Amino acid sequence: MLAGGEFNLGSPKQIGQIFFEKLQLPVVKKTPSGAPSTDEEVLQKLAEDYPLPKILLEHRGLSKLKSTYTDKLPRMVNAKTGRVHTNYAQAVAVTGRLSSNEPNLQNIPVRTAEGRRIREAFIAPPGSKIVSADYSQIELRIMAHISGDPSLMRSFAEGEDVHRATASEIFGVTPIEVSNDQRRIAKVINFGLIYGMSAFGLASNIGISRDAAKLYIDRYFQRYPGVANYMEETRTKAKRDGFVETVFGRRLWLPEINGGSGPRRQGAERAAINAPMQGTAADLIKLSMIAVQDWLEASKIESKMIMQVHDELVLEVPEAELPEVRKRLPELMCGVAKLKVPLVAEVGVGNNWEEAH
DNA sequence: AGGTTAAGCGCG
DNA sequence: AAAGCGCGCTTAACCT
Repeated sequence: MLAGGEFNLGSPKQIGQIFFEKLQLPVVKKTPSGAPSTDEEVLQKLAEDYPLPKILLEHRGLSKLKSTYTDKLPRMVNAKTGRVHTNYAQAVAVTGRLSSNEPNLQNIPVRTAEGRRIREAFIAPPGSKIVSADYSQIELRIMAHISGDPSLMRSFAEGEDVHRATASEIFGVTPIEVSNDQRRIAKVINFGLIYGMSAFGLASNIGISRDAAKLYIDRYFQRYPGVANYMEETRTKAKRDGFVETVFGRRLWLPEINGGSGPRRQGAERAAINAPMQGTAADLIKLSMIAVQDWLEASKIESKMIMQVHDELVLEVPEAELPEVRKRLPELMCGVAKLKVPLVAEVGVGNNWEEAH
């Protein structure tokens, strides 16, 4: 119930009316349906010139945490077990990932300090710890494997900081000379490549001109010609065959790659570039889950595999079994396939999921 | 009353 | 015309 003078902060339409009609704030961008957007990016921009957007952003962040996690998760605790039990869907995500629902435990907050307090609520019983093991840079490693690019393969073979190495190549400085800004830009480029990002996308993401963004991308492809080749070959193959596939042969069909409108086709091209990497990562962690479960059962220890979050496995481990699990878990994860670059898994231990991360 | 869509945002 | 992949969940608005 809203009292007089209050308004509903959760409604984009009402925000739009107040911000853009009453207060006459500039419309930064529009939603697909043509309404003025009030999303986070827009509010960040408006916050440079007006006080209200910042307050709204804080409210949005906190109400998201409350409505989705703090209010909901306690209600979903199973009375018999005293735990929350998610469901994993095995045939939903087109790339071969699992998805998680009721509740979704694959989007528990981690990026903000307030959000991490929710992660702290995931605890082990007395005498046990939470153990988390996640693949390091898995999709970039797969890109190195599929493309066979010499520089990228060397980065991983040498155990380098891959974003720093990329910055060093793009900006023509030695790795130790790479600035924080240069590394940040290189990281955006590395991730952007996995998603098929264009010069336009890179420019708007890091706040530079399209021409400057194009120069960075050109420079990247100059230094990593194998990656440029992969991008082109993947587009060609997708158009010729109508599908792309993971390293293990699971296919993603792309009916719109040759037909449809320009935007749909371009969307299909980005999906074609991303799917072999995202999908191969999904294949690898599925192999890991099988290997880990087989090991747990064969070795007759009490540790249990309790969650999967795309590139991460979470186990509940009695303290006595910690040394063994710490050692064996990453070995199993890294040993499920021999790619052209090493696989690396990082292990953490804690009293709760946040500590283990 | 109940279902669907749009917008937004949490994660990898 | 759009511009970065893949998901699930919440709220408000809209529809039957």
